Amino acid sequence: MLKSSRQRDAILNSLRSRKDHPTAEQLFFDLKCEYPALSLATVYRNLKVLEGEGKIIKFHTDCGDRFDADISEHYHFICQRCKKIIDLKSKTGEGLCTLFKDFDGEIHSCNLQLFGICPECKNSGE
Amino acid sequence: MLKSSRQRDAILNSLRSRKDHPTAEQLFFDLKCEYPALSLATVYRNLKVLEGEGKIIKFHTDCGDRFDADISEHYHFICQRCKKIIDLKSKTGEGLCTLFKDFDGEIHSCNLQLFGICPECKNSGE
DNA sequence: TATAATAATGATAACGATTATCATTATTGA
DNA sequence: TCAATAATGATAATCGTTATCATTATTATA
Repeated sequence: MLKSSRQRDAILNSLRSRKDHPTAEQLFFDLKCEYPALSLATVYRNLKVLEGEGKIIKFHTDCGDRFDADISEHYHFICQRCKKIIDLKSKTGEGLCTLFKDFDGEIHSCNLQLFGICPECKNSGE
Repeated sequence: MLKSSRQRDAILNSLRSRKDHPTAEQLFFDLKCEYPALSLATVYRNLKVLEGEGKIIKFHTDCGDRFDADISEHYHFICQRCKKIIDLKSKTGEGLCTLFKDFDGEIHSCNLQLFGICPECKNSGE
């Protein structure tokens, strides 16, 4: 049974207020200001709980695990130069899962990452 | 400058001969039989070199980093029950990158993972 | 309320995957 | 043949994440 917790609420709210896709540690340092007693373990624990509840999404990158409070189907462009992550949606509106109708298993969710050079890096530098 | 190495060749050949998507450690144990002196560090090092050369692909999962010698665009279904990874190709033949033509950056590659229950697990058990 | 049950916390130790270090060996080009 | 240097094996170090555990907070019940 799940009890309410001030820390868990704060973690979810912080994640919802951000446009980036922070690591657990980044969230931790952000929340440290408002909750000086907060422990990094509490952040990891609650991110796992929130993921289990389906309120947030986790995905793996070269720079550790990232968390996202946007649970609608969208995709992540990761700039190979500056490591920035940009949200993308497909124009078709159709979910990607529908591309694999002939697959004989059940597809519940997907995670698409696109790699390349972001607009900023493309223009600045070279 | 890159010098030839018996170990690197063996690692690439082993990966090419496999249909699964092994971790570095799994490759290491496989190769240990033929190369008893092989070091795990050598496996990690060469996997990185091979990835840099574009000869193999690496992707992150909940069960560690996986390696794949198939560098054609394809996608990975990961069974949430048995953790098996199944290769999928989209029916359209079009690469996924083309879905984001309007994006103002450069997209070089992509990594799509699909999660759910594989055919075997779906039928057996329940 | 007061209280009992138990989920959540903070601190920190432990863990596992990956990377760095370094002396030695293998490959290459002159 | 030899000098330059890339690659190796062994192992220490690192880093992200998880487990442990005594304490605190939340909830349900009397």
